Amino acid sequence: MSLAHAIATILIKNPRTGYELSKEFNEKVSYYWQATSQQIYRELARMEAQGLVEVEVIPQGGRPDKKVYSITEQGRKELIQWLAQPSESSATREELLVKIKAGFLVPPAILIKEIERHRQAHQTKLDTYYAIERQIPDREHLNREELHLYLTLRCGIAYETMWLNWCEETLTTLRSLEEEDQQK
Amino acid sequence: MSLAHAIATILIKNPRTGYELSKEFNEKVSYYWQATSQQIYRELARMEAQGLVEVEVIPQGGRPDKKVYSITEQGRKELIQWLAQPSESSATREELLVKIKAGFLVPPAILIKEIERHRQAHQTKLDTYYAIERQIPDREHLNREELHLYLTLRCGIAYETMWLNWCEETLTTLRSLEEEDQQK
DNA sequence: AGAAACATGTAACCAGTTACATGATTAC
DNA sequence: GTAATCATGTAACTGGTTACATGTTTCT
Repeated sequence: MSLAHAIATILIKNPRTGYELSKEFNEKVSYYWQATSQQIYRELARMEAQGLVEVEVIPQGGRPDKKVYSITEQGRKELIQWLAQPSESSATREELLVKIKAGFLVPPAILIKEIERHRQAHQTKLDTYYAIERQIPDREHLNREELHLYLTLRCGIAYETMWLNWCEETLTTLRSLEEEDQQK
Repeated sequence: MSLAHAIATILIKNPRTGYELSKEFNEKVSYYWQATSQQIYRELARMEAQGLVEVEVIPQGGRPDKKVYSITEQGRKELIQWLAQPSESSATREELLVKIKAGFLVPPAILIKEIERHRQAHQTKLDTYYAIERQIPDREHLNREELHLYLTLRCGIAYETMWLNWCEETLTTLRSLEEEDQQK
């Protein structure tokens, strides 16, 4: 259900094509949600069938017709109603941690390499998020919409920072383990 | 694929029934992976078909037969081989953040209530994790298996702490927003 | 007496992933 | 000329969720 709501949070500001939504997901939503264009096209078709969005078809020479979706009054009401309902934390599933748990079966070096790769990936994401944060002109005087977007960015920053710290801590532990092994 | 590996990390230590695996998931794996018993039963059947696990059927009076699964040599090799292969960070999908983003459509009080609920849930989880940590006798001298389990617990602690901090930060922002609204 | 724990399974459904298909325009 | 961007879609598959089904033993 949440994919539909994530789409609605974008459409409520501006009409968009599936293709544009897909790009906007990658840019502004990816800290906490991601969807492939295929998922988005499918979801938009469903939402249209339910009367949550409506579509304007714009013919284009050569290319497939543009289908510009906008939210309906019903879609808007549904979104606002959903906001007031309690929701659970999403389930996390981290492949890396499955490897950590089983990691005692192999020499520490194997995990160390893998964790270093992850640390690098988290560092890169964090750098990107900080760059976005720096581009916000006057952080003390955002309008409500901008402020809410900023709160999600802060969560992305917190999330990547946590991973970086955990990677550092874990690398330290595994490296000292490696040294002990070599002394024997 | 990862569910099979998560199951394998348990079976590699001790044979287990699907039912027991399900309980152990809730107790020791839930910081980073969760699975319903239905998923586990289905996955075990698949793994057996692939020769990764084997099963001993123990008849019980009245109740359904116990099916005790253990890992095969092939399953063990597959797990160790998988450990050395790079894997991506799992995708996160947080419903709460979808609500935060759309939250400018409703009065701050609605989100504040929801975030307080989440803060409470994260606090409870964190308390549980700290309690587990305190029960570890000699943290400086764990064997490798125990150490690796502990590293995953540390990740659970870091994750819940991050959420707590973000909830606090966000509540502060939204509350001052609420005060401004009331002054007008 | 009733709830919780024990123990497994089928079936339907929903959501996410991957592969394939088409074909024009624009930038290097 | 080649890659990237624009623009949408079908189809198959995999993994996660939920409902239903069965029936005993143990604890409160």
